[in-house]
Amino acid sequence: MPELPEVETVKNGMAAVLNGETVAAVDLYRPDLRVPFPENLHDFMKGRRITALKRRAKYILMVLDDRNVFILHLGMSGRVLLLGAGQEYERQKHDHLILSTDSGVRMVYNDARRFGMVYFCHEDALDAHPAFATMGPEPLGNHFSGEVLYQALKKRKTPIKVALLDQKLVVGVGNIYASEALYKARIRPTRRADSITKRESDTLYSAIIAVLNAAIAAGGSTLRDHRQADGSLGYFQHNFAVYDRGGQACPDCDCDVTMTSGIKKITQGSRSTYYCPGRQV
DNA sequence: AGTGTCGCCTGAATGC
DNA sequence: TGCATTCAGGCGACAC
Repeated sequence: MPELPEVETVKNGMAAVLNGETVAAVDLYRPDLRVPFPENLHDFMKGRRITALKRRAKYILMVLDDRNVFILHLGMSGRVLLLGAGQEYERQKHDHLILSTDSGVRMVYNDARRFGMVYFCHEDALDAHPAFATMGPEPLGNHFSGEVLYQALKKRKTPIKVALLDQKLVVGVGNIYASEALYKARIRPTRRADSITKRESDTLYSAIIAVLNAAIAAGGSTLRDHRQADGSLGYFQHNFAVYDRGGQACPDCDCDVTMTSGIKKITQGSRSTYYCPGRQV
């Protein structure tokens, strides 16, 4: 479900409430999500102070004062609910993990499809962890650029849209923002990755940065709204240009939809892709 | 090594 | 109303 901007938003919401808190308990309500929960999670975490919340790719990292890290991936349907001290709460269906702190704050992890993952490892071992070892660069970090993208795409024969979803190439971009970035860069998603020119790579790089940053900004405002509501940090509504808008007019076209059929939906690598045939070549 | 397919799991939306 | 089918934003295992 969530891509980089949603994960960033959830992480920021968790940081605002959990930073500096001391873990009182970690309660599990089933043995596993997609993979088994780490063994003795409660014993490892109880009494430890939370010193930082970070994000790497689509993973949330909760760093403890002994430098062990509670690692959470939201999968497709993962949601985080934050409850203030003394707040009434009845456990809901698909609530699988509840972390509570000494001051009475609780973090509820709910995941209907259980595609999420929880890992636990020392900060020094993070880079070697199987989930992180083969990861590509952060799109918003210093190790990603038009040139880096260009060099990576040169070696790929898959459609550019499929290549963007590969976390070895660049992390954090999922099915929605791949379509959105290609639309913004005016590149047709069916183009072979190795046909993308340096110039197009530069444009696509800028488009990726722009759509991710815009979504993070939208998530930030959603976060403030949610804080006042029920503390639920999950997906947020964002205005997409093409995603899930098959048959509609794209925002930058003035063409007649009855003639052009509007935004087109196709399937690539068994995932849905949306694009505007008029603007993306 | 790069590429394509499958499956994990539940719920919402759709079709009959 | 009930039942079957399809689809969903991620990721890793697997075969070629």
